[in-house]
Amino acid sequence: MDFFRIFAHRNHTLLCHLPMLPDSEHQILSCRDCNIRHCAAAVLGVEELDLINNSRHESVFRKGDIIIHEGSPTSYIIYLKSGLVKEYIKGNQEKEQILQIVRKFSYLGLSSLFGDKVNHYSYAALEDITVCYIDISTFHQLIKKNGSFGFEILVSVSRDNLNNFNRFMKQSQKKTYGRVADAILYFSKIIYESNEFDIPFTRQELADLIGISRESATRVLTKFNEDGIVDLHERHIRIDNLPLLQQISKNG
Amino acid sequence: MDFFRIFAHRNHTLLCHLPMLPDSEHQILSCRDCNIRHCAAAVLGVEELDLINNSRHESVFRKGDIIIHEGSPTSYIIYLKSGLVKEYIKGNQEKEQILQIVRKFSYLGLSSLFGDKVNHYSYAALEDITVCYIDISTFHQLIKKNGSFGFEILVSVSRDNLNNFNRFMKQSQKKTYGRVADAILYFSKIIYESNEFDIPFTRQELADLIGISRESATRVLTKFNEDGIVDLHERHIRIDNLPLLQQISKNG
DNA sequence: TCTTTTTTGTGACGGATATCACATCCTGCC
DNA sequence: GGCAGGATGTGATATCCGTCACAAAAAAGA
Repeated sequence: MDFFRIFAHRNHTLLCHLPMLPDSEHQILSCRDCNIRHCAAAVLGVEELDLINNSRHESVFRKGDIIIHEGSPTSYIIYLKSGLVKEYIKGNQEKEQILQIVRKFSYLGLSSLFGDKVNHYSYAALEDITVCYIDISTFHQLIKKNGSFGFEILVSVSRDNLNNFNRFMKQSQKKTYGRVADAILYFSKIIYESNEFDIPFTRQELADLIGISRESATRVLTKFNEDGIVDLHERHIRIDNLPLLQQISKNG
Repeated sequence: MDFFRIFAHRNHTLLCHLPMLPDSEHQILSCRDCNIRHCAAAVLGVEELDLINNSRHESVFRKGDIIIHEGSPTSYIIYLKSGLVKEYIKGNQEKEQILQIVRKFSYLGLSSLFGDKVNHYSYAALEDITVCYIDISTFHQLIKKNGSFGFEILVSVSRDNLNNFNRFMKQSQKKTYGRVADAILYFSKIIYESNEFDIPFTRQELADLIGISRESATRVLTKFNEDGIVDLHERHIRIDNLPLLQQISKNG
């Protein structure tokens, strides 16, 4: 399954952070005490964590809110503490292209950060989320000061890019059925790690993720439902025939 | 021109390195004396350069040679001292997908380097080239030891990724005419920085770069030639109507 | 120089899919 | 509750473009 030759993201393992606190309103007092840090932060000392702490502030977004707008200057790095976010671009009035869904415990905009001083992608909340703003100069400073931290960020950026690029490339040589299969498997394997979930997207957004038209997406989903490959009601989906779905994904 | 919102690559400016020596056979004695270093190397001290020097060796490839094969373990970083290289993948026996053309003064395989221990892309020489092998552990060591070097590498990787991803994305929402126009402009603006050049590709490779069939590529090129947009003979091409070509690129 | 292989151009054809059009359904909102 | 706007499903249609087939040209060997 070439499509899912995904590299484990260390920040998505339990080795890297403790489980979420039950109280999501919980405002931590200091980065020192934060137990949902990014895995790269493991190499930071207490003074360095304090440095981040002094330049950060927390914030909350509601479902549908735009967190970063493409073209805006990058003055902050945003760390996603909880919730799902979509990363996307739209070239002037053209159709929207969704790059990926970002899960909690990731930085937003890292890939744009070192290119120039502008955000190249937009980010919107798919559900209510909490984030941490970190001053960009502090971030730069840390990377230059602590080589190991830079190395970890480099690993993170590289994997992210490789995964996205890989997905995109595979996609581009597939037809609609294969693409829709990919999308379902993407949600199942990468995002929710479950056979049954609610798609956090409209049909249009789903189509934008895999680069097909809304109508085609609908048609293929209906077909998958009729054929018993998935059980689909509105946005709720359950995979009933995983092997077949994987084969469709593979064969295009 | 969204397609060409490319970030200047510092290692491609004269500020960053001196012009090539006239004698391309010239074997330098030490990294210290190398005047075609990657721009990131500017932040390295003499001991650090010596560290690289002790683990490196130079080599030459002939046109058509494969430099790195996808799937091979990454034990070296390869620095391209002169010549052009194509970066590509082919999923088993499927059609080849060319990611980009790499110019001299770039590292090969950087983006794969931090993901895992395998090369994800293949590299083949488009002309006779010279390279420098650098031991990967030395490279890792340097990044961790010298934060500024890591930062520069991070910048380099980020820009490269952003450019490729951007190009790829724009492409995916264009039709054949727009794609061929993109390819011509890519060679003209990015690779050769000239209105007139020899395409270092077969028609098939050109098609693989922009994700269309060979026949379509041929047909579009012929059409461009007939319409006086370009002057084309075999692999030699001269752009005669740049504005129109840009418009075709933009409108898809 | 001759042979073999690779590269290139061109026509005909069919299929996949985007687009248009419209009917339902759902959701928030006054 | 009723209305407006968005989201969804479905059919009909047009078209872009990949595939096949073959000839010609160029390149590579021998």
